Amino acid sequence: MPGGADLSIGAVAEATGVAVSALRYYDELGLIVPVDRVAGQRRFSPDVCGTVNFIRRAQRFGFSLEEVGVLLDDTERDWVGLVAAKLNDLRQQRVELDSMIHLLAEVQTCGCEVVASCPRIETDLAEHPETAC
Amino acid sequence: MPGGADLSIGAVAEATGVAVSALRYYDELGLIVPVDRVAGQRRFSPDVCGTVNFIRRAQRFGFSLEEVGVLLDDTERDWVGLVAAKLNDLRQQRVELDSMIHLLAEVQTCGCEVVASCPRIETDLAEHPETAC
DNA sequence: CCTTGACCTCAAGTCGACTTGAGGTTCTAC
DNA sequence: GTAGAACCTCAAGTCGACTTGAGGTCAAGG
Repeated sequence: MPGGADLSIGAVAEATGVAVSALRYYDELGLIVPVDRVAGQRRFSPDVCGTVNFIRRAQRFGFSLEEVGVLLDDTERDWVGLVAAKLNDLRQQRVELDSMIHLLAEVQTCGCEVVASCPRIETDLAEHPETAC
Repeated sequence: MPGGADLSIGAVAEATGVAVSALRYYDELGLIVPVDRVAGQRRFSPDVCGTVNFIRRAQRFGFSLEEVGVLLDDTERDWVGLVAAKLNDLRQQRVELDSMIHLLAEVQTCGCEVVASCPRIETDLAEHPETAC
């Protein structure tokens, strides 16, 4: 057990690419926890970098910081449900995203002057009747 | 030319499922334009439903309302560039989304007690060295 | 005539995730 | 011993996309 290799908040910021102010904010939310304070200054275990990276990833997954809190809480038994729900979300998002990419790719080459009146978009709308007027 | 079939803001709201307050906000931004005012009240062409639906779609594409404004501006020659840029974004997003779905699906079945220490996530991190500590 | 409901404007509030600023302490190097 | 960097707290500001609230107008129905 090394003992003396703890990181200042600045070191964590540099290692992870996350701003110091953001790290303090995560601390405030309890997402990361300093192992110690030296003259008032936070000292983090190097492990915290993993946690920070996890937070960033999870955000990109579409989790809010509050949800990340649940994921990180080892007394929380229901993270599996949260993951399952989020997975459904993501799959749904993917379907939408695909259709949008498809649509935009067509729009790009359709030669219309004004996007809003592009027949490809009309067509697409027609395929999604829930959005019809 | 029918002439008298214009819609009140409430009718547009009902037809599109978008809140009245949001429609007024779109008007304020110039994204939708009433064809008339009757005793101060907005009257919209039924076409506006198409525009509103387009706005919602574009938002789901990841366009901001400001960008939507560019898309809807028929004097704007550069919407093709905007679409191309956004298309790149979306494709990048899709790659990320896919890897996240993959990862979450594994996490879901890995049996770990605490997500943050799940080896699958560590593995995934290892594949993205830019995030290493 | 009077109420009800849909509409109006304008200002201010909300939410999440931070950032910025003021004012102060502490560590490091010379 | 002193300058400058890095840290601290706490309050307030920012951004986008709306929503909410106060206070008021207007047409239709009983």
